[in-house]
This record gives sequence, C-alpha cells and structure tokens, in this order.
Amino acid sequence: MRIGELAQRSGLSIDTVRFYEKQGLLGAAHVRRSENGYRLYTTHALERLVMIRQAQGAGFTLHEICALLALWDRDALPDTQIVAHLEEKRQQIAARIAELQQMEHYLAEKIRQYLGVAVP
Amino acid sequence: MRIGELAQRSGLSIDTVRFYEKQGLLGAAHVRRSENGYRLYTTHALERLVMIRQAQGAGFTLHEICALLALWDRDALPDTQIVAHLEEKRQQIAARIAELQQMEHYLAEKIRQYLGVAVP
DNA sequence: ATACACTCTGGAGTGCACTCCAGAGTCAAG
DNA sequence: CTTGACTCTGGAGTGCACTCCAGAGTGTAT
Repeated sequence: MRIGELAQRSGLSIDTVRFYEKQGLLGAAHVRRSENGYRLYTTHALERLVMIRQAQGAGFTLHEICALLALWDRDALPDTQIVAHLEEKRQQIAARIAELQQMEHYLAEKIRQYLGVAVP
Repeated sequence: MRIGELAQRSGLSIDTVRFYEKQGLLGAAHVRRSENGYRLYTTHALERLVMIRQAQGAGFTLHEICALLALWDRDALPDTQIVAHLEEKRQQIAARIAELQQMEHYLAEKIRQYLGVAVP
C-alpha cells in the first residue's frame, strides 16, 4: 500500500509516517520504493506502527523504541544481553502500570468520596 | 520549607518547581513568600508535586493536570459535571493501563520465546 | 568583612515529536 | 489534455516541558 493508505489505516499523519522512517523506525523490511519513487508498505509496516504507538504510550522515547525494535527484529541467537535488555524494559513498563493503578485508585477514591456525599 | 529543600525532596529541579508555579500547578495553598521574597512551601506542596508526576506518567499534559487539580481541589458541592470529568480521566487511565499490559505481554512473550530457545 | 550557599526575576535556549510548506512529479478519470 | 488527488524532497515552524543564564539580593560561618 502507499503512504496515504498506511496513514489512514494506522491513524497517523502522512508526515508522521515519513518522520518515523527518517528516525529509523521503519526499514527495508517495511518499505520499498515503486518505479516512480513512491513508498510502498507491507502490512508488516502497519503492525510496526501500532507497536510504536503502544511503546510511546508506555512512555518510551522514539530513540528508545528504535533501540528496542532493533532487538525485537533480531531472530538470531538469543543473546543474554538482549534478553536482559528486554526484561529491563518490561520492568519499566510494569513499574509504570503500578503508578497508573495508583493514579486510578486516587481518582476512583475521589469520585467515590463525591458520590458518597451526594448519594449516601 | 524553601525551594531547594522541596526540589531535593520531590526529586525535581528548582527550575521545574518554579516553572510549575508559573503554569498554575501550585497556588496560594501550597506556597507563600517570606519577608525577603523567598518561596515557602507546605508539605502539601510536596504531595502535589508527587501527584503531578504521577499524572504526567499517566500521559496527561501539564495543561490537563492543571484542570484536573482544579477539580480535585474543590471540596465544595459535588457537581455531577465534575464527577463526570473525573470519571472520564479515570477511564483514560484505565485504557492506558490496558495498553501497557498489552505491551508488557508482547515483551514477556518475546522474552519467553528467546528463553524457550536457549533453555528448552 | 568576606566568602559561600542559597534565593529572586525575566528571558533565552534546548530537545523532542511532530506539522506545515513550496515546488515539483505521477497518474487515473472525464 | 487538463483537472484533481496523490506523492516526492528539503527545510522551516510549532508546542510542550523543561533548562540555563545573568545580574542582583539574602543569610550564615569564619
């Protein structure tokens, strides 16, 4: 598919897709060029964009995501360092989840407090 | 306490604390001035900084946090609109938690896959 | 008295993640 | 064969959240 469709389907803007490519988040495995120079994407690219968004939501910078995806793409020998790296990221995410749950708890409590007054 | 201690205790920089005040995140309830013009903070200010950090981690902008804290501070009549607003934020957080859990799942799966090869 | 750590203000600068733009080429439809 | 929707490039601009700075004042220790 061309960039317009990919943008449409991923919910990103065309500019953002091109920007991500410049940042090295999409590579040869995801995009090639047609004769006229247009970018052509595989559906694999769409999946990757979803992952990038999720990782961003998890609080990672594009730079970090770039490194993370580089590890991700390696289907080669499972280096213990790589596993350690992934595990570290996983723990960061777990920590953020805990924070968010705390935050949700705060809000739920505040809401309950209000409702408790309004509807005893 | 003065700004240096607050910064130290909250883990933020002095500049950031002043910046937050400029943005309206800290008000009269949290900071007053001594005779010489130095800012003096209550411990309440420290709690607020922690909340701000958590809300930021939850993906809210400072602008949103500002609005959220304004609601938070209201101990007055529990307006249904306010409750609705808080509930909306709570749902946003819940959604982000779900995303993060998905992300963690991805990573855990990838790690398991590696380890499965290395240590069957 | 002076050295030193702390604080103040207003304003400029930084890094990130986009977002927009001009000017040019591509291509299917009428 | 032109109109209109799409694409390309390089570069400039934007908004957010800080971060740094100069120049000035304050307060304690020696």
